[in-house]
Amino acid sequence: MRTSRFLLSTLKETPAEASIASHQLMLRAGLIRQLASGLYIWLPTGQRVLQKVQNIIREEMNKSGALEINMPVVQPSELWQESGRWEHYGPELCRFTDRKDNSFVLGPTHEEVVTWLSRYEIKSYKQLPMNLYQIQTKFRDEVRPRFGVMRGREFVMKDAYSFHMNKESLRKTYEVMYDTYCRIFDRLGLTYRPVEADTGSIGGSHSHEFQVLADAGEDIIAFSTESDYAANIEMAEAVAPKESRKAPAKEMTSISTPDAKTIAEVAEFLNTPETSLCKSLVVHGTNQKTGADELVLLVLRGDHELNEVKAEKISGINKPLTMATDEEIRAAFGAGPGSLGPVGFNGRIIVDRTAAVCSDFYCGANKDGFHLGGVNWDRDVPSYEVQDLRCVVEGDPSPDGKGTLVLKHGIEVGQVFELGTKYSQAMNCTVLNEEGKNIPMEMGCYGIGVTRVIAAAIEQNHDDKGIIWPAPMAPFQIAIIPINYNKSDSVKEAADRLYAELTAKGYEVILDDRGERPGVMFADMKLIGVPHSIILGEKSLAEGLAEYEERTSDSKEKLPLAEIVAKIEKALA
RNA sequence: CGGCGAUUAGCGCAGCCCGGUAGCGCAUCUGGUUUGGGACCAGAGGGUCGCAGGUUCGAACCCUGCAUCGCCGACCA
Repeated sequence: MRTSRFLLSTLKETPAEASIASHQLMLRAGLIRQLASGLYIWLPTGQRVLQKVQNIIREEMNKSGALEINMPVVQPSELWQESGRWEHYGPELCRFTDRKDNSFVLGPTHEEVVTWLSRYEIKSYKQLPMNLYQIQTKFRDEVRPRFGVMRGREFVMKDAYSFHMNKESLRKTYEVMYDTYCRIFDRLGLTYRPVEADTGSIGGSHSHEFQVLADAGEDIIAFSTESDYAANIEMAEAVAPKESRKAPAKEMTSISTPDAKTIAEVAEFLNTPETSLCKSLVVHGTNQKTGADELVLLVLRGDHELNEVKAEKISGINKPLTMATDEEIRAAFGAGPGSLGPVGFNGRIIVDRTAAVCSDFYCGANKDGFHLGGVNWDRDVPSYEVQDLRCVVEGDPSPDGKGTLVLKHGIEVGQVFELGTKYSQAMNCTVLNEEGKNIPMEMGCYGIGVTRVIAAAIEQNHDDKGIIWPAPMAPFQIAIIPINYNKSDSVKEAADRLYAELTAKGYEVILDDRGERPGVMFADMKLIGVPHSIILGEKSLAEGLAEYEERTSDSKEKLPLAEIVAKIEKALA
C-alpha cells in the first residue's frame, strides 16, 4: 500500500470526547470515527486490524471443529417471547416493528435464533455434539456507551453455540472452547487471565471470563498470590473468618451522633476504626412462606461493600436487587438510612460472614441521630441469618485456601458458558436419543468481543507516540520511509524496489510516498504502530546503507541495503 | 434513568459576564523556500455560532424549551 493512495486519516490533536488511551489512539491513528453515541465507522487502517483479529479467531474456531454460520441481525420478537427474555431483557434490547406491524428486535446476542435453527436442523443424537459460530454485528442499546469501541452500542462479536446429548459432552466442548480461547488470546499477543465468572442474565451454570489485564478495565478481578485461583469480584467468595466471635465485653449503650450518617462520618465522630462499625442496607425481598413483599436488612462490617450479585442469589431477595427508598425505610424503621441497625428490627436480617464475627460493635439505633455501641449478635439481635454478602478486599484469604487475594482491573474480552437446557427447554429444542426418546439438548455458548479485543490490545500496548501492535494484529508489517522520495532518484528507486520485493514475498508493506518531511512520516508510522520500519536516505544510500527501526523498542540499526530484506525476514519469522 | 457540563470552520479552543463587522492554533488549497524526528514565508478557501421560540432597534452573547455529545453515579451476555 502506498500512503498516497490510502486513507491514513491520522490526527495530531486528541479529540475531546476520548478519555482513555485506546479510544484516543484509535481516533488519532485513524482506525475509527464516531458516527453517533456508541456507533463507529471502521476506517481502512482499523478495518485491516479488525480482519486480522477475525481471521485468527476463525482459524482457531475452525480448528476446534466449530462450523461457521451467519445469522440475521434482525430477529422476530416471537423467539424472545418463547425464551422468556422478551420480559427479562430490559430497554437494552432494541425493539421495533416493520411496515406490516410485525415485531422485531436487533440482536444483542443469538441464543434464540440458533436454538430455533437447531430445533429444525438437529434431529438425531448422531449429529451431536455440534458447535455453530458466527462473527457478527450485535446491537445493545447500552445505558451509557463509553470508552470508544470498548463499550459501544454496536459491536462485532464472535459467538458460538454448542449442542449436546448430555452434560459430559457439554463439559468436553466447554473445555475445548476454553483451550481454543487461550490459543486465540495467546496468538493475539494479549496478557490475559481466564477467571471464574457470574453467568448474569444469559443464564446457565458454569462460566469463565477471559480478562485482559489493564487499568482502564471496568471489571475487577481477584487473584490468589499463591495459586492460579482467579475470579471476577462478583463471584469471588469471601470465606468465613477463621477466628470465632469474641464474647460480649460491653453493655449495649445508646450514643448521640448528630449529623454523622455515613460510615466514615460515624467512625470519625466516635474516633473508632470503620471495622468496629456495622452498616445496614435495606433491600426489597419476598417472604419465603407468605410470598408477600417485605424489606430485608443486610448487615456488613463498616469497611466492606455489598456484593450485589451475591445478594441477588439469596432466595427471598428480589432480583434485580432494589434498594428500599427513604420513605419505605422510614415507615419500617422509624429512622432514615443514616441511622439504621439490626437491633429491634423484627423482619428478616441477613448478616455477612465477617460482620457476624464482630462483637461489641457500633450500629445505627433506628432513631435519627443515634447509634448503639457495645452491640452483640445473639444477645442483642436474637434472630438472623449468616451469608456471604460482601465484595472481597485485598488481603482476604483465597477461597481455595492457598495464599491471599489481590485485585486488578480487567477488560472482559471473552466468556464461555455452560447454558444447560435453559433455552432448549423453553424453546422445545429436542433431539431423539438412543432410546428414541425426545430430550432437550444441553447447550453451551462462547463469546469473544472482537472489536473490544482491539481496544484492549491498545490499552496494553502503547506509548506516548502511539500504538505498539502485537505483531499479528498490526495493520501493516513493514513501513518504508523514504526521505525525499519526490526529489531523490536514488531514494525513489530503492524504495520502489524494496516495496516490490517485500510485497512479492507476501508481506504487508506501507510505502510512504507522500514526500512529506521525515518527522511527519516517522510520527505517522509510529502512531499507527507499524512494527518494522525501513528508512531510506540519500546520504546513507550513497554508502549502500539503509536503516532498520523496530517499534517495540524504537531501536535503530544501520545496515547494508542488500541485507535489509534478510533482516526483515528474520524479524518477522 | 438521576446529577453535572458542553455544543462557535474538518480538529482543538477563545469570544458570552458587560448585546452592535465571528476570531486564534492545527488541518486543507496555491506559490516559494526547505527535507533525518509532527518546518518556514506569502496568500486563499472554509461558519444558517446545535435546533426552535422569546426579549430587543439589534442576539454567538440575555431568557425558555428541545436535541445531541460527554463526565460521575445507577445499569451491563
